[in-house]
Parts: sequence; C-alpha cells; structure tokens
Amino acid sequence: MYQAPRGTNDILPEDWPYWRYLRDQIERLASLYGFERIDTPIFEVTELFERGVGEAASVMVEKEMYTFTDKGGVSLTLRPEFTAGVMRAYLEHGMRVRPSPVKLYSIGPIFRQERPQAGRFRQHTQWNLEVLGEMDPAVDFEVMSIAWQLFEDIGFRGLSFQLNSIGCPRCRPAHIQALVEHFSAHREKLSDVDKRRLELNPLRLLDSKEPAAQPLLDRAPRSVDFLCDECREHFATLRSYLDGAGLPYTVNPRLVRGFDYYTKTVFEVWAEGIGAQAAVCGGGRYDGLIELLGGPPTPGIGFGSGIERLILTLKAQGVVPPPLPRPLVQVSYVAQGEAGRAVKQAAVHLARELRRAGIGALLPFGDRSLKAQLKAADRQGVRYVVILGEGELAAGQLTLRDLAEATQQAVARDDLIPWLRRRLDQA
RNA sequence: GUGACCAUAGCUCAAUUGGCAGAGCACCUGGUUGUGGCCCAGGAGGUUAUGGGUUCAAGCCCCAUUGGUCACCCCA
Repeated sequence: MYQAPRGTNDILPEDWPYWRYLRDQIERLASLYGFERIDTPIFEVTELFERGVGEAASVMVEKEMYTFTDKGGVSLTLRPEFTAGVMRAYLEHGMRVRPSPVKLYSIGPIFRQERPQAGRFRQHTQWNLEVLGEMDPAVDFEVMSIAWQLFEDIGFRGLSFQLNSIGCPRCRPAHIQALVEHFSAHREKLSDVDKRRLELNPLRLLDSKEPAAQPLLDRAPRSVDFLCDECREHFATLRSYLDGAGLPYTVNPRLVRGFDYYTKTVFEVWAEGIGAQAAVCGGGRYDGLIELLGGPPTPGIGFGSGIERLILTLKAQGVVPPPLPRPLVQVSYVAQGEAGRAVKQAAVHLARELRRAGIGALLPFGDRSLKAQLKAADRQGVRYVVILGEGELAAGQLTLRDLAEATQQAVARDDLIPWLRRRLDQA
C-alpha cells in the first residue's frame, strides 16, 4: 500500500473550507493594502538559497534542503523559503524601476527536509509578503499591520506579538561580542548544544530552551542596548506607530534570527494550543540581502506565515469557516420498464439545463431506487428534489419535493427554473 | 539527524498465558408498484503497515524497513 511521503499531507475535501477561507481573506487584504501577487518557480538553482544566509547557517541549511541534479547536470533545490526566489525575480525583471516600494505577496508550497512534528511538515504552505526599496519604519508598521488585520478578521484570540531589533552590520558585531564574552565566562555551565551555539551562532543562544542557560539569559546583553543611532531611531519610530495604533506587542530581547542578512526589525506572532511550533507568522527586515544576491543596495522587509499552522489555530479556537457552496437541487428519476429510458434521458438533460442556468444540481447515477436517491440527496444536503417519472413526462410536469419541509407539489416543466430561482434566492 | 511512544476494516477501537480477526459509525441492498431522516434485517469491506525470524501455531514474541505522534536539533 502506498503512503504519502513522510511529512506530506493530503488536503481532503472536508479541509477545503478552511483553505478557501484563508486564501480569500489573504487576497482581500493584499488588494486592500496594495500588494501584488507574484508566483515564482517551486525550484531554483541551489546556489540562490545558499547565498546570503551566512557561513554557519549555510551548512545547517543544506542538510534540510531538497536538492537534486537535473539531467543537464544543474543542481536545483525545491524552495525552502520564498524570499530568495522573489528577490531573484525582482532583480531579473528590473523591478526597481517600478514605483517604489515594490509590494509583493505569494502563496504556495515550501519544502524542508525536517523531522515532522505538530505544525511542522516537509511540505507546507506559506503566505509570504515582501516590500522592496524602502527604509521608512512606516513600511515595517504596514507589514505588521496586514498580518495583524488578517488575524483580527479571522477571529483569532490570545495571540502574542513579539518584537525586537537586532541592529545592522554596523552595530551588531559589538552585541555579538558582548554575548560571546558573557556566555564564555560561564562556558562550563552550558549544555553541549549551547556550547555549539556559542561557536557557530551566538545570537541563537538567546532563544535557547536549555534549562542550564536560563539563569544566564536574564543577564545576557540585549541587542537593543547596542543599536547605532540609525537603528535606534528606526526602532523608536516603529514603536511609536504601533503604540499610536494601539496594537499590543511585547518587546522580546530574546527574539532573534538565524541568518546574517536580517537587520533591524524582527517580529513573530505566537499562537497557543498548537504545540511547540507556535509561531504563525515570522518576519523581519533584510536590508543587506539583495546586495548579497548581486543586486544594488536595496532595503527589504517581509514575513512568512504558515497556512497549516493558521488552520491548526482556527481549529483549536473553534473558528468555523463559511461552508463551500453545494448543489441544493437534485434531479431524481424513476427509470423502470419500457418508459425508463425516456425518463432517464429527460433527467440527464434537465440536470444539464439547470447547471447551464446557474443552478447547482446533482444527478444520481446507476438507476438506483427512488428511495436510495432521496436518501443520498438528504445526506448531501440537498434541499429540493425534482422527481421525474413516466407520469410527469407525459404531463409535461415535475414533482418537486422540499426535503426540509417534507412537502411536495407538481410544477410545470417550463416553470421549473423560475420556481427554483425564487426559492434558492430566499435561502 | 537524535530520542520516546505508536501502527488491526474508510473512521474510532476490541481480540484471554501465542490457539479460527470482531464491534460501533460510515458505505451498499432490502423491509411488495415511485418517496429521505428514525427503526429492523442483510451485504460488502482485512495478506493485522511492509519484509524477515522464533514456534506445531504469531495481530500478539524478536529484528529490520516504512509511516504516524510528540519533543529536541534547526528554523529561511
């Protein structure tokens, strides 16, 4: 028996209301804020994803990438993130000559070869958003705002917005050095995992879950205390916008990023009740990235939000998405005896006629008993059953049964569509 | 990648010290001619995840593989 590969999921029909709901809301907000959709390939040349993340991170990251060589000998990788591909497209199509800033969003699958756990899969879907070409902290505010509004509009409660500033290449080195000094002084108290972090990626010590590290973390140097004038000003202005809008957030000095290209603003949104992988949105500013990818110096900021985690949160909070439209009419038939063929024929054509008139209709197959047809209609949530038999056919009439009211009446064949329209419009 | 727990019908779960693989729900059919929900009866549905091993005998014990769940690592 075949099974879906580890960490992949089928989206079954019963889950589609959630997906449709989120996509509709995302698209509505994107156009409200003036974001345009871009779709980039699901795979890119591997090098694109290796550039820029930083030396330490690059080794780690390669282990989690789905990399393969195509028949032309080119190394390709299923995208582990959106940002690199979108930056590539921005450069490749000369988008910097478009009205600035360029505001783009994407929705699609992301691939990372990780061990699955609650809210973490090898293929998952992200809503991704980028603003390119603008340093103004008002952009940071706008990017956070749109995420905020989505969560508000879909009825999320109890979310926690985490905010920090990790500085820029000018001010960060001093912070890192202070961190290294702080933790090196207590090196023997650190776990093996944290000792490795100390060497490879000291910033990551700040969000360590190791119990041994917790006492040291309280007194650890905070990035906000090392910001240069520009970064401090940027952070203060962003906070003034957030405060002015009354958006509640927590300044979290332990909120960091694993990759070198991040600058200034970082933020995450955490949800309760969906396990250890609680971030439903994570983003930040990356003013150095485009340059790393070979483009002109261009500021950028964006976030990614995992749709599967959003759906987990919707379910955990009991949010019920609007149902998908279904046919409310069924064309049933009694296809028995000599006249059966003509009756079936008429039913097949009637179903088509209803659908062409924009009325959703089901047609039972297999010439099953009327009883079975009605039972199926009931199960599928049909409201009106059009019953067609030998008698109706001869009289140019139809029997119309209302399943909710348990009543039925004769309707002239020619009056059927107006009759149904009248009822369906009310419902 | 590491660790713990787990895998029996589409779903939720039973199956005595190792001794003929079951129930509920869902699905299909019927309960006299063309009428749903409730009820009753019947049917279909399984190589017990896969491959080995131990045994007279394995759903049950052992090994491996695959997958699941949760946490760690990592987090773009």
